[in-house]
Amino acid sequence: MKLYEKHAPSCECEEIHSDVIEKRRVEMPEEGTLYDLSDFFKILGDSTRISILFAIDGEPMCVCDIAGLLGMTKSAVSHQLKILRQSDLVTYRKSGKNVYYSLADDHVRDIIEKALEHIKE
Amino acid sequence: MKLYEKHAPSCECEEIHSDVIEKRRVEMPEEGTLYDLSDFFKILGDSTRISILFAIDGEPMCVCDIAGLLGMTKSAVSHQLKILRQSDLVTYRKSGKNVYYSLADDHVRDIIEKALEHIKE
DNA sequence: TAAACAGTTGAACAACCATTCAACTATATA
DNA sequence: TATATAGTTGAATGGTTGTTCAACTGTTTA
Repeated sequence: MKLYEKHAPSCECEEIHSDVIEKRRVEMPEEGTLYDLSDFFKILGDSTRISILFAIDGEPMCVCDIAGLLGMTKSAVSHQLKILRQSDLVTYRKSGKNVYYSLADDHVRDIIEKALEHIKE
Repeated sequence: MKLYEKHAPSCECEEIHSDVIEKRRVEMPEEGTLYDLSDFFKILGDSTRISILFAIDGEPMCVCDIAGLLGMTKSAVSHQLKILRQSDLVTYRKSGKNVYYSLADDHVRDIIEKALEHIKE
């Protein structure tokens, strides 16, 4: 999908306020940024992944315990942990047979906290 | 999907650290909150919807102009606007044949701003 | 060495979702 | 009144994605 191209090819209608469109086009973030942004929110847009992030917040947890806490299989949890790893939202530390996961940084915590405030109105 | 039930029925493995699990279970947000949270992020997890939010940020825009700016059909934009409306992320004002959409409040702007900081590292 | 267990992974399947298309409503104008 | 245009909507479709299942790796212990 192409975003806000110069000559809007697939828009079947007339542009009513061309001046407004041009002004907004200049002020919009670049296309790649918009994709990065929506990809980031896509990661958080899953209840399993959100639950995992809350689970390991404050205390590192191994996969088995996360699975036990959430009532899910190790496999399902591991698949989601892989996505969280690839997005740099979590880090892990191996210890014997176990792998302990924790939050990568405080940035994500802030965003989730702000979102929590938003939905509680 | 049931989240973190008391006796973790579908976890096929042994809980290694029962004390940690119990502690986290108490501190976790309630199930409904986790769903609300992921549903909220799901809305933002689409590049079309994020683009629309940036488009109408600062200046209300009608559907036709948004479609022109994003290079999409009115129909596609209208479908996404409906979702944003139902989530109370946007408001609208009718004026003749046009419908002008704008951001519902500043809360969402803050969250997107924080996410922008996060991905720009 | 062999058995047991924690964790990962790829394929398959089902559910979900964004866009397209066509038909529709409503408003403005000739 | 008739026409043109802005916007909405429901159904259909194609792509995406989360979970399951089975097989696998690696570490510990008997």
